[in-house]
Amino acid sequence: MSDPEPTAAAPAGPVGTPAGPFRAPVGVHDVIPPASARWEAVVATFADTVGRAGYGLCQSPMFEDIGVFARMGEGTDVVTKEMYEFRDRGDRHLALRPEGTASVVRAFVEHRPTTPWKVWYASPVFRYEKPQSGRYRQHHQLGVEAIGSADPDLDVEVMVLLADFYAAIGLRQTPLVVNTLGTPAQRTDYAARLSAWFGQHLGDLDPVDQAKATDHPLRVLDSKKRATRSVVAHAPSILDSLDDEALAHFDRVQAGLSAAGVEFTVDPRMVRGLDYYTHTLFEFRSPALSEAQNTIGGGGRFDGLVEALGGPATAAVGFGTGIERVLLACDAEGALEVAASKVKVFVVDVVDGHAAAAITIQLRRAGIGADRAFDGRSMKAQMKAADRSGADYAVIIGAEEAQAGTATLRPLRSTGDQTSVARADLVDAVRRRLTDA
RNA sequence: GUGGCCGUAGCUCAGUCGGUUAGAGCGCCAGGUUGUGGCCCUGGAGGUCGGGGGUUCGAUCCCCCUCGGUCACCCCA
Repeated sequence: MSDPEPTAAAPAGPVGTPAGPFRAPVGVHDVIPPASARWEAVVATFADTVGRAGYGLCQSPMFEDIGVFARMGEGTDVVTKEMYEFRDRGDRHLALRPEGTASVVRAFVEHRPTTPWKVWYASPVFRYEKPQSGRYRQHHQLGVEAIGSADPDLDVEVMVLLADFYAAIGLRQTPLVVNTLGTPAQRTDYAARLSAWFGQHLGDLDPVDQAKATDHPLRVLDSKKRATRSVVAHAPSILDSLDDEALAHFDRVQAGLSAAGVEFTVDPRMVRGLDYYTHTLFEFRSPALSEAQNTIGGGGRFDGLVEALGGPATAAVGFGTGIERVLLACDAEGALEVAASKVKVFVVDVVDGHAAAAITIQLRRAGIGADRAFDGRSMKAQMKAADRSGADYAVIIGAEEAQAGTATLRPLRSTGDQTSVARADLVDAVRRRLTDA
């Protein structure tokens, strides 16, 4: 920690003092206008979609005791390899949330609300991994968790909500893949059978998968290696390890999706990286994205997690969907066009700026988006700014208007003529024109 | 963490087989039009050619390292 050798791009300066301007750390990014307008729309649409289903906001902290996340499972890479962990000044061992569910479950255990507890979140998620397109060290997830019910209808509810959300923002292609892992015992049984089976075909697996075949046999199932895939195609199915009850749960889920008009495919080889899943498991993908990161949302049941975090045995189901990937999918599909600005009126004041100040305040208080120029710029510059602002109208105050107590109202997006209105009637005149259009 | 490719203006990119003051388009600012944006014309600002070291009389160009970006693997949203 006291190594005086600076290895970064600033050998001349002290450690941690870059020579040039600061840049965002590796793998993170700024969301700024105009692109941030779509971000707002995504979050607002999500809140509306799940809010109508009775889900309330759960705003839990971005960091927790590291144990909260460690309980998600030893075989979970986001916990074992990718966690942003640190010690605070009180020597508490903490970690930035690597996913959304654990924090919500911790909050459930801490507050013990009545069930079913249905909540949603919008939160940054941190994973220390090498960034690439659609994969960041800080990304953002929208999600819901419904805690306290084992009813398969609830599995259906969350899946339909996610499908409806994607539709609401304009995505057309979001194929849904579902699978089941049964109970933890059935899952363990299946893993053992799978491991034994891979053992008999070890030589046919890709070398990188041979090591995983005994430790994490489920993980081999979604290998991208060609050799492994041809082996996996004939591997035993999870469905043969399930009892009647688990099969009935899965059947009810499929029937519910069909009844809701949500198309899906069953893939008995689909697994996900989080170890806590039981029974229903699902993924929404975007065929518009490259295969390496085409999952835009996923989730499932986690009936054992509440207990693992110190609560009573409690069934639960939920999902998370990545805002960045959803927006990439929207880009690819040309979906989600939103207005870059809420400004409807731009006030041009070439006298002294007092009228601009008064009129913008008056318009905003009347609920009308209004902006103005600063620094006493020329009329040409202010008109140019008015055009760029995206406003529909310019209100112009020059010497004549100031003298006469009027304002010139000039349309910027249509061919109509500009008109003169009394200052006292300005807000009404603007409102009338905006509602007529 | 491993590997491939790429770093020239705010953005998108030319360029130099190593040679004087590094260019274009878009964007920005100003003027043409001292009361009018979007089109047009003119001018202007803006660059440690990612950073450091090396080779050379001379490096934006060649070599090494490094940082960053990007793509793939691993894994995942």
